[in-house]
Formats: sequence, structure tokens, C-alpha cells
Amino acid sequence: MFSKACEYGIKASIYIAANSYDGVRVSLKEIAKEINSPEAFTAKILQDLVRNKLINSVKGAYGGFEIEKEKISSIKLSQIVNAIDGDSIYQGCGLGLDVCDANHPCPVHDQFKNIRNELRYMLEHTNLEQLALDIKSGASFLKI
Amino acid sequence: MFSKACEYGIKASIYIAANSYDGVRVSLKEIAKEINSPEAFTAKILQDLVRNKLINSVKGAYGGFEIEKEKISSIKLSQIVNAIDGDSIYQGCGLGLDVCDANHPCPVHDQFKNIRNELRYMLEHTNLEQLALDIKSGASFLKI
DNA sequence: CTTAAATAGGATAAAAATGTCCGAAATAAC
DNA sequence: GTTATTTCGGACATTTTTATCCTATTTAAG
Repeated sequence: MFSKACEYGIKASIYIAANSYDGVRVSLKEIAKEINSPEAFTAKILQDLVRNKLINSVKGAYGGFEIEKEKISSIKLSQIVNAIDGDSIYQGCGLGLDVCDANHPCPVHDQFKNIRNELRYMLEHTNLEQLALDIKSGASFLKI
Repeated sequence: MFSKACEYGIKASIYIAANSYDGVRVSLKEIAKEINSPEAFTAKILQDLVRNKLINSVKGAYGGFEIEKEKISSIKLSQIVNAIDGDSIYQGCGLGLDVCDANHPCPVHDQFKNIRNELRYMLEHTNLEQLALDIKSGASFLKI
């Protein structure tokens, strides 16, 4: 469904959010360990999220990544997916046609429209706070 | 959502079904042209579908690909997707966890469960006949 | 039997995604 | 100021996906 990069990006964001909730800044090393991802590759993805202003980074000793507390509940999964994978998951035709709309539908246009819309709705209405709280309470997991 | 291979496989199957409906066998060359796909790559995918007994092939002059008429309505999209991309689209965790179930859910387990189930239901309940008839009537398109 | 047309399948190539390495820059602590 | 720590960013490497090429095999037609 998502690229590996996007999976790592989502998990990293949730981990950062869960810690920022307690005012704790976390390092790349810690993030990669806690979400079980390759460190250097994760660094690239975090850079991307920083450039998209979804997370903040602080260089140097005692630096790391964080999200402003007030912002945590306003960041939607869709923003993370969009920053990393783009919008092809919403926009694109299920069978890869360049043009695919009601006037010129691919064979599965209608069937996919529903599913894509639900996926879009879900991603646009799920925010980092919900997900971070479940991690903090132990109701959900980022690895194994 | 699907791999290119799977997109080509679905489109090719629909094109073959639409022609088999009229008792016409079609060649690789014709298929690739009509679904706008690279010929040699499409050949590999068709071989795969033949090995999975979803379509039949006939070698030699006047050969090509076809689907038994009675079988067209019984072939579900899910069978084609399964033959090419495997079942990761149904089974896999949305965030790539090796283990992700109700007891040990990833942060988006519940949200994805619904969407994956709807996708699965749709693929398991959409058959080649429906899709082929729309192509024949001009209600849907395989290219451009 | 010969020829032309077609799929089968192995080997190879190109492109994209994933992953690694290393030096530069920034920052806190001493 | 020096040092240790940490992100940034460019270059490179590996793996997977996508795509191509070429030969063998099969089959209908003449």
C-alpha cells in the first residue's frame, strides 16, 4: 500500500509525537531503534519531513527531533503520506491510466473510487495525537 | 496500489476476456497495443497467468491467448492480483510490521482493517465478465 | 517439408526504491 | 576554544521492479 519510506516516516512521526507529548526530544538513533528501521535511510525520510515542516529538528549535542505540542493533534496521516509518497494514492488511476475519470473511466474506476475515497477520508481524519496516545498507553506497537 | 505488472495483468485479462466472449483469440502483440504496455514485459506476465491457469495460451501461427467462455464470469480480480502480486495487499500490515493483529496491533491496525477488508471484498466480488462487457460496450477503456 | 507466425523462457539491461558511508555544519558541555 | 554529539546532504551501493533481447519450440498454411 505504502512505500517502505512512507511506513518508516509514519512510524517515526508517531514515535516523535509520543515523546514530544512529554516534552522529550528524540535522536535519529533512538527513533531507528524503536521503530526497527535502517538508521541512514530513516535520516533521509526525517529530513524530508523537516523540509515539509511536519517535524522540527535540532542539530548538535542533545539535539534530535520533536513536534510542537500544540501541533501534534493537527498533523494528519495524509500530510505525512503526501510529503513522502505524494498524492498518487488518492489521485492515481487503479490501473495506471493517465486519464481516468467519469467521462473516460478505466474498467475498475467505480470500484476503486469508493476504496480510494475511504482511504483518503481515513488518512485525512487520523491525527498523530490519537496514534501517539495509543503507543504511550501500550495499546499499539511500533515494532515486532 | 498495485504493481505495474499487476496493472498490465488485469488489463490484459480484461482484453482477452472481452475477445474470448466473441470466440476470438488474441495475440501478445495485439494485447500490448490495446492496453498500451511493453510487449516483452507483458509476455512475462501472461506466462504467469497461464501457469496459474487463469488464461490459456496457444503456440504457433494463429495462436494467442484466450479464456474459456464459461470461465470468464468465474474469474475474480482477486485471482489475478494474487497470481501476480501475491496476497500481501490483504494480509500485510499497513506499516510493515511482521506481526500485526488484534493482540499486537500497529498504530493504524483498526483503521486499515476496514479498508483492506473492503478492498478484498471488492476484488473477490468483481469478475472478468462484468469488466469485459463494459469494454465491449465502450463504457470503460483500457488505455489513454 | 518448408516457411511464417506465435508463445516460452533464459539472459541481460535500465530504472526506481531501498539502504549505506562519510565529511560538513551546528550546538551543548566542559 | 575544544570536544563530543547530532543533524544535513552529497555520493555511492544494493536490491527490486520494470523492461528488453534473443533463441527455442510449437503450429497452421502452403
